[in-house]
Amino acid sequence: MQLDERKVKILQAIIRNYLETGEPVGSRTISKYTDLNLSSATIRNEMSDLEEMGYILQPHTSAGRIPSDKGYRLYVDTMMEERVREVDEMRELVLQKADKVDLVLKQVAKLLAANTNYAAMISSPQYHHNKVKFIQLSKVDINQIVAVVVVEGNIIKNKIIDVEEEMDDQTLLKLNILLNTNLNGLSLENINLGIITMMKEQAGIHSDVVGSVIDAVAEAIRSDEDLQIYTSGATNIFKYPELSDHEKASELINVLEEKQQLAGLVNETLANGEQNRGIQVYIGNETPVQTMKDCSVVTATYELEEGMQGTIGIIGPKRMDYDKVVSTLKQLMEQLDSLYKKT
Amino acid sequence: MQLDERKVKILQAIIRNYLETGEPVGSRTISKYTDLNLSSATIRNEMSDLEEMGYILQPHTSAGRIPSDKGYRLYVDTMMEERVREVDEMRELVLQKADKVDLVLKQVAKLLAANTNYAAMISSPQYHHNKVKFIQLSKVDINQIVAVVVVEGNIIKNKIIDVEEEMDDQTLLKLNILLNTNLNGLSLENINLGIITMMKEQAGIHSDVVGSVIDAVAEAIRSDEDLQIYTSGATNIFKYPELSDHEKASELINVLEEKQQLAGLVNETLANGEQNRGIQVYIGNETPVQTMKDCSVVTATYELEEGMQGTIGIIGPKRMDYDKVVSTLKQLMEQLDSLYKKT
DNA sequence: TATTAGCACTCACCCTTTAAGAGTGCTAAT
DNA sequence: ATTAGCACTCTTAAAGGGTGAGTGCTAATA
Repeated sequence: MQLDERKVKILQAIIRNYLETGEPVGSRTISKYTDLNLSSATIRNEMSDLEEMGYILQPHTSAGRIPSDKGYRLYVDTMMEERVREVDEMRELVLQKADKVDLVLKQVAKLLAANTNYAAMISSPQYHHNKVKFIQLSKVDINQIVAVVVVEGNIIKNKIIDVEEEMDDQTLLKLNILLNTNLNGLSLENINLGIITMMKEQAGIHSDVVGSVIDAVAEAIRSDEDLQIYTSGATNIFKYPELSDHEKASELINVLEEKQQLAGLVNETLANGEQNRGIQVYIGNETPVQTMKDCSVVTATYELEEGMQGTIGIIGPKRMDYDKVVSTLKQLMEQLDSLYKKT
Repeated sequence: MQLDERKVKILQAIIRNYLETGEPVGSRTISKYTDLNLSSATIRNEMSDLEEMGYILQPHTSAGRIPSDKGYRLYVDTMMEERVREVDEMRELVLQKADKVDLVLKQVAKLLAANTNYAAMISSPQYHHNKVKFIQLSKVDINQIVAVVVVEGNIIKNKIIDVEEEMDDQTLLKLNILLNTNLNGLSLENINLGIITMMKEQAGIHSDVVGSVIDAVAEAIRSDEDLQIYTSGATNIFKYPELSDHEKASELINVLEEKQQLAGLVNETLANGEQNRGIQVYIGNETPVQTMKDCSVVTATYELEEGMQGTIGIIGPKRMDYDKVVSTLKQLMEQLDSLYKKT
């Protein structure tokens, strides 16, 4: 079956309507809502097709239709309309204070939550593109060695590695050379499985040590020890009945409170942001955080200084006002940019 | 009417039962639950008395009774039984990591929440007993002066004060002397209303300036700019039906997320803790944070080093298991003490 | 051939009724 | 002073019934 123009129009109308009301939308509504001048019966036929194609679905027989994840995806990819409007309030608020970064971040989160009526999160900026500068393995004990990893920005990471058998100095030297020659100058994205396996092969029986070191490197580069995440407006989810039964609300709020899982979202976003510059939309099951499979998550990467990136996220129901959220985020990014890059 | 021993026993039985079940408890239950060997009819009479005295109340005619705030208060003050038990798990976990304070605090919060099934909060330790070392007023403009307050620990606080009329140097000097002679060496608790009014009198027409300076002093001593508050287990409140309707749950979780209001709780606790060393129980309306008027809050003051105090709080329903919470908190305090004071 | 009117049917939702159960207060008996 | 007994109240859950929104299908229409 073909998705002709009329079907698109109808689908769009259905989604628009559903975004507003949150109620399944019926054929009669569409018949009136659009300028297609078609009877409800015709619409019904078209809707039946759209359902077959997987863009919409019926919560139960004899209810209206609601968009499916696929439907939302199509909408977000092709039918969204940029909206520019009352972001003035934001301008004021964001510009307010700039002396302490964390205060600004808190404000941004609060602002976003209040502005969008969804939950908002923001991660503190992290050095991300950092490259490995130096690696040093040293023996501290018969069966323990310490790996010291220094990355650009002089972040230092130590990791104790247990080894089964004692390692003589020469082997250690060899490993040191191996590690430094192969990893120096590389950033997290550049250390791929190819390099890793190659190194492990060269290390022979000490391949597990290499593995541990690489873990340490990853940690050092990510340095998410002092990854701060601020949230705001978690309780906004109560505004959407489809999320506010105890079970779901509880899970969601928990994720937002404990922050643990949000770190995953941050990393995912930063990793993806690499290619896919800017704003990303995760609908339902697309989300990297499984707890949010009934939600949509819109994330954006911001950058305070070169290589100093953080993530902003909006968490809301699938019937989120994508247009608004996306344009709000874009505006906000500009704000942040002008706030820090100009100076 | 008199609260004789039998009434106390019955009240205790009612409360105990209600703490467990959360359901209004009827006369027949008590008749069986206690070893008083009284018929339900007798209990009914006694309950009627207890209600008249305000210790219990009926949600509606022909329902059982539930404890009133007054009833809980009596219970907490006189009938609680210390409980010592499986806090072993805690010992392990708390001792785990000690290199970064904030990690420990996060863990403590998490642990408490998981252990008690209530929401937990913990504030980062603050210098609190600090005394004023020095105060200096200087004119910066025709109608602006700046107050510089230095307190022990060399925390410095500035505050701009607007004045209606220009102040000549001599007046300023007088005020400086007045402030320094009266406030130096005093800590927050020692600056009482008596001193304040006395000073304001002496300052004459400039009493409002004195007031502003005292505000600045209070801020400096509290220094809650970098007051961190960690929460955990906010979603535990969903376990208690009396708190988990949307409205209440939303408000509560919001307070826990935004932290703002919790700072008030911290300050209150620290201030009270002065006299009332140790653990405090706020039942219902007794709470310093109005949003929690349907909850009970149990707080404790902990001290890492001399004068370095923080607050731990447990937020739960009024029918909280006070015995458990109090003894858990006590145990925890010991843990924290031994963790940091021994070294 | 595409569109539409018409109609029977489904299902969630709301309202009312009904019955059961828990608990009380009062009175009279012990 | 205590208790048995009973009428009464009030909540809660279940059951029934009506309503309305919406569908799918069929037959008529442009």
